Amino acid sequence: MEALQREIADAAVFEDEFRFDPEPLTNPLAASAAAATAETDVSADSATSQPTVVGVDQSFLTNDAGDQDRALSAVVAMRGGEVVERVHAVTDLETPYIPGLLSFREGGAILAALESLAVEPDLILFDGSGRIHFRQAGIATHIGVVRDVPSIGVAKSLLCGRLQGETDNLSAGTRVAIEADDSVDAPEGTVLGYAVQTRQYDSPNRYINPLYVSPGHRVGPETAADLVLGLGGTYKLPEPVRLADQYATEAKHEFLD
DNA sequence: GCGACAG
DNA sequence: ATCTTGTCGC
Repeated sequence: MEALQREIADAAVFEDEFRFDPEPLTNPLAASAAAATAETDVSADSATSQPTVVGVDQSFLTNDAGDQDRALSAVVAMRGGEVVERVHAVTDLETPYIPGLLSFREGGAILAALESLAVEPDLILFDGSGRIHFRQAGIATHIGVVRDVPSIGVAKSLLCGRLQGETDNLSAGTRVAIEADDSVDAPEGTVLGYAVQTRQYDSPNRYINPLYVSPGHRVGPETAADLVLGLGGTYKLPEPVRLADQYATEAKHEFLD
């Protein structure tokens, strides 16, 4: 498995190499301008239209014995701020959770769900790391390379790497670089991603933890951070991922029949 | 042996 | 990931 991850990492592109225009997603003004255009100009073609951004998240189902035996992957596709499609898939679990090998546990369900998706993703956001991984092949990188689709890893906690500064009480919109340390299969100092503060309390006493954003495939670290900030809504997680998260728990309960 | 560890 | 009430603060 580790050998496969090294191959995945070798095939991965940790720099911008996507076709869509990131402006409408990164710049609020461009976004509203594009939205206005979309409403009034029915002839907007694919070159002008918003990219399809997909959020992916998993939940788990338990058997009669109470053990987690199946993974449910929820996929939510959005365009211009609107949900255009939602699909989910359930597959049997074969691997236990082992830090660094998450893609082998959840990858099957994710790929199954993505295959049933009708729209073509321009960008996929995953709940988990991308390049911030011992062998630079977190789940976002793994799936991104397998599907050869631009992808970004959005994790709620740090797997490895060294923060280049304090992340306590960062202001919303700011970031702190995360560099490779000796636990990572990359030259020391390589920028693996960023701790990104998408939301923050207006005033003191308590603070919100940042998200750990890293390139999955065909997206550079700075752009990955920019996109996560641009795709943010009212919550801490970028909207596509938050909705996938919500759908994962929702579909899980519907499964009780 | 010790420490660290996405979801 | 998952199990869950109350509770602190704006």
